[in-house]
Amino acid sequence: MNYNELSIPEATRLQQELRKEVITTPFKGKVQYVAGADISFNKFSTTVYAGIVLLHFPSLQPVGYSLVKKEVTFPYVPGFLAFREVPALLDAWQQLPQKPDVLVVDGHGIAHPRRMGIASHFGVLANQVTIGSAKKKLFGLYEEPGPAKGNHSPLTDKQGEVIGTVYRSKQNVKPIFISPGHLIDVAGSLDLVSQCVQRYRLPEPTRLAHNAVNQFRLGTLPQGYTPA
DNA sequence: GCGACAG
DNA sequence: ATCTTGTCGC
Repeated sequence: MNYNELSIPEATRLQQELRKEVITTPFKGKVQYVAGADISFNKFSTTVYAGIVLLHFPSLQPVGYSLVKKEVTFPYVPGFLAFREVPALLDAWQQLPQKPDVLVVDGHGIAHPRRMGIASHFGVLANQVTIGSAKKKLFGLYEEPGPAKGNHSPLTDKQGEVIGTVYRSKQNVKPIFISPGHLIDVAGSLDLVSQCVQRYRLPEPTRLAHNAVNQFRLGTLPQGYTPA
């Protein structure tokens, strides 16, 4: 199905169907590889540059980059980010020679009005363990976490159900929002992402993915899969 | 009607 | 998201 032709009401219907498929149970298993996914584009352009960076875990050393270019006309509408970015990310995913145990997506998972943020949407379509890591809140209520690195507080919906974690990844920086995408729970998502934070506010997977797609857009990295 | 609003 | 210089604080 072509997302570019969908109306917002139709996209909402699809999210309501897909949310039935989301699973948030504890992730059991060893993590040997993690990956980060992100998109870059020039303002006012319909060309998007998608990328997935594969990293060894827990060393967090990059193993390779999958980069693809795609045309997208679906607009950015808060709550519907997946319809703009998932198609290109699936192309990059298909091109990845080796899949990670867990994929960290730049955006939210179930911390979404219909529990279907981009990380959950991608996870269901690719049948892959995913976690959403966002820089700003989209949905939910929370108390500001303490100022020290590692301080965190629950992100809940209006019924008090926990849908994610607001996490202070570094001292004196704005917190990040971590939520399960698919096949993992809130606690497991926080545990994995916190182990992916090194020197910067953002976890290495999405930070490196962001750098890669930017370099790709600017012509510094070639399209395709490139071993690190 | 008003405020909120991932990338 | 992207553009973009200087500036404040650890």
